[in-house]
Amino acid sequence: IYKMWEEGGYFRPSNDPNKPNFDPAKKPFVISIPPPNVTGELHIGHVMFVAMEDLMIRYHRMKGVPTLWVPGTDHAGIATQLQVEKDLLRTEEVTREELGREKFVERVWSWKEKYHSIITSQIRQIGASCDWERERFTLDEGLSKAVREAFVRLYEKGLIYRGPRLINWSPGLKTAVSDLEVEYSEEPGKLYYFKYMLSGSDPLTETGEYIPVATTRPETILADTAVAVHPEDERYKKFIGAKVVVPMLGRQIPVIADDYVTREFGTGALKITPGHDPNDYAVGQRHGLPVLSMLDREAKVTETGGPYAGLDRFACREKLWNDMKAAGLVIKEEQYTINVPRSQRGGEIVEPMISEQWFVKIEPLAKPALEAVRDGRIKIIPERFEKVYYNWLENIKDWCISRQLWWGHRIPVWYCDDCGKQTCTRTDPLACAHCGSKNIHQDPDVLDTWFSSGLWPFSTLGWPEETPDYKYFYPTTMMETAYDILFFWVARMIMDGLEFTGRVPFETVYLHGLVRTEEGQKMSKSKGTGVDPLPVMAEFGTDALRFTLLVGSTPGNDSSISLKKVEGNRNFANKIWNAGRFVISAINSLAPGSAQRTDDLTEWTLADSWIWARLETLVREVERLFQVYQYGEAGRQIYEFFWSDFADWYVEVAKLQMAAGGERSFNTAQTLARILDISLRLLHPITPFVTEELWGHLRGALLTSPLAELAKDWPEALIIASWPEPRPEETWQAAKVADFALVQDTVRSIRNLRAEKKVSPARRIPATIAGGGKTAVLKEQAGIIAALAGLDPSLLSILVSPPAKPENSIALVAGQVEIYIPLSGMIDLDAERARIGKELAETQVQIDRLEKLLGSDFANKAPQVVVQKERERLAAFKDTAGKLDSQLKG
RNA sequence: GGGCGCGUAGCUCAGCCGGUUAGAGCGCAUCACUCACAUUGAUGAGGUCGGGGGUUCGAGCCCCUCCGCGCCCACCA
Repeated sequence: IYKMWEEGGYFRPSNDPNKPNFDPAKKPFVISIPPPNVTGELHIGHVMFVAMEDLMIRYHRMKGVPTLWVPGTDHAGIATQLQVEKDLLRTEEVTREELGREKFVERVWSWKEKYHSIITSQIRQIGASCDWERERFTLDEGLSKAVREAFVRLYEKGLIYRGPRLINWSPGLKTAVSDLEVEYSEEPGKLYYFKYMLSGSDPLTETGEYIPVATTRPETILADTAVAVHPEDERYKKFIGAKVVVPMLGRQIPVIADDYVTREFGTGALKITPGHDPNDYAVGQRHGLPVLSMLDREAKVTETGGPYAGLDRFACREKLWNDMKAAGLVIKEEQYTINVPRSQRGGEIVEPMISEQWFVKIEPLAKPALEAVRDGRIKIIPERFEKVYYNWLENIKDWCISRQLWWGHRIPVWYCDDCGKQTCTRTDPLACAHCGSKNIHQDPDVLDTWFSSGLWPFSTLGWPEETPDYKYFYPTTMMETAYDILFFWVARMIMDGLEFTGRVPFETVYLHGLVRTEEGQKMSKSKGTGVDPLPVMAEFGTDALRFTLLVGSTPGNDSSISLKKVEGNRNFANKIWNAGRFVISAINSLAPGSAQRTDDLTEWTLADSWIWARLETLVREVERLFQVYQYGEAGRQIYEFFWSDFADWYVEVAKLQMAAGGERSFNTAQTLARILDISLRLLHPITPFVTEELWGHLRGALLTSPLAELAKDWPEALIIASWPEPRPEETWQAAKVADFALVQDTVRSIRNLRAEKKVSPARRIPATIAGGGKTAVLKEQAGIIAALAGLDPSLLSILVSPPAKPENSIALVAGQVEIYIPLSGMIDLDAERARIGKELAETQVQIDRLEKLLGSDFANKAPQVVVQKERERLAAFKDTAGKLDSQLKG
């Protein structure tokens, strides 16, 4: 099977027009998604991705659409670096700095190989495959080229700039992280109140004038460059323009007025630290304040901090505060809940710091990206995420793209040591483009993971080259991912796609929900709450896990994985297998060379017609649901059909029909085979393994049977078989379905009675059935009714209406028929009267309800189809009520 | 502070963007291993769809409001 996929260009674009997957005349289905990340840690959430995409791919594949599933990795990811650093530290006690870039990168590649083998085996087990050889080629050469091209283009358009900006600094990782990578958590903290003394005032005297200020991060006092008050604040108005003294440092800074200050909060006066707070930075820009930095790359105090230089940020906080206490500058401390910014990767507290970084001007990219979704060129499923998308893009800030790491695409900018200017080119420059000096050095930073990932839909297809792959497969069709990555990745791919290719990168974004643990927790590596799918697959089977994930979820909604559910779906897989075994044994039991295939309706029994009609309805429904991405509902309907209709009812009837032998058994085996075949095709995208295996056996059995004709055109494997064609409903179908439903109702009500009266299942009982208008149908089905309801066929009489009510019988009403079961010694007249009376009352409630409904405006205003349906139901209830009434009297 | 989602049977969730008497799985109760399947079959109990109001011939679904959860974004010292 894998070989067929590969030869069919299942995963990679195939440039060979002779290969079956490459049909220039057909619009291909392309899905864009990376497999699990390179750190090799896999949890069930990853299975969700791959299973959902595999479903989509298989479905289109079976429909004859050329398909392509482009795998990628987060090859340049910070996660990779962290993982490797962790391993290095553990095994060799070497730090990033000690190793140096070159050796470090080499080491990462060696880890990457190791992880790939894990990932590959894991992906294979859930029904996919990856061509890592080509992948690696693409990553090493093709993608790097694309990233370079993208950067240079933006640079040349003036959309990339370098500047001092306040960024989120991660002291542990020693790199900038983007706003999106920062998470805030509410934690207990303190609000520190202290005195900003007016210049010349003495804190230790009564007359010392000061401005009270509150802060949550006292250590940043060392980098304060102003104190701000509201311009209208009566308390502090008089100080505006005056100078105050920075505690312990003695620097003089101005008191300024700014609307930004909230008079009601804290003391109403605000210390301004442009170097360590984004809002203060903005205030500082407005007032032309200097920017001081009191922390270095490792979050240790710089020389700005004077006597505190060299201290860790938290140690500094403590010492400074104690010193201030001693100096009489402290007012009070207050318990206060603060929002602490923490790094998404690692969890340490992030410091806002001023730093030279590279940025992308985002607005020119964001506008077209907004338009693309607004005008419907890109559709997001479920729709509500479009609002989230708009909201984010409308308020987006420039994107910090530089990272101070080794592992990643390096920023292709060289600085001239002589003239100081920048050179940014598509190939590595040997000299400065401005002065020709050969004293140039490359920027040490690498690009944010998402810079390269954003190019992914086209960079993997060969862009910027106009390769055949790119021309044929781009734009892609479907982007399938979890909703939590909408901003990180999806939005950036859209922006990049429009910017670099002028086209949307994909037409549809399908967002699945997050898979949570049984307790509803988010699966997370750092919290250790991830559920390893491999043991689950080992215990219950991959199909069971896939079915659980795909059918147990609705687009964009989270779902909890529970082993109970997986177990239930394992049972379903088992049911498929066993039903299949039955069908195959039925085929094998046919006498060789007996009869010919027939399409003559009259040769079919009611059950044959019924199951066929039900199946055709199912095919139509599944197709409709797949079109609107309702995979879960489609799966549920297939489950329902296969278990309840096919296995519980049709197979039971088929046993009787097989026993009849001759033509009947021949036709029955044929129906069993055809229903099973199509069911397996419908199920294949969801549970590929059991269906593939079983279908192979089915095909083998058919080909060596008198029914060989049936499987003559089937391909060698289900994965390349065709998808069932939905057909319009035929006129005979509704009547057959209704007739069989009557048989089912009759059987059920007898079974019900037997259970209630505790009649042994082994005991064959007599019955008289008054069939009314349906007598002919029931007579024809007498054998089935008798067998399924445990009746004695020789004591079963089916009449239009019995000449007299049978004596000593329990009377049942099932739809249009009345059933009399003589059960001597088991009849309690009072109890029977009560039972029938209760049924009659329930029926009467329905009659009253419907009469009222039909007597209201409903009859005039509702669509006539709906009204007609209600009228028919009313008639049926009246019929039932009449029968119950006469039974009560009898 | 802004936005989004959820609340349906004891539990976990469907209910496909207004149309039968609201469904499934698990769990529970009773019965049955001659049967392709005990990873099974048969039968049954169980819900005033979070509360209130409104629109409509008709509301689990649409509108308003309240209550209880959860998530995302922004980050006022």
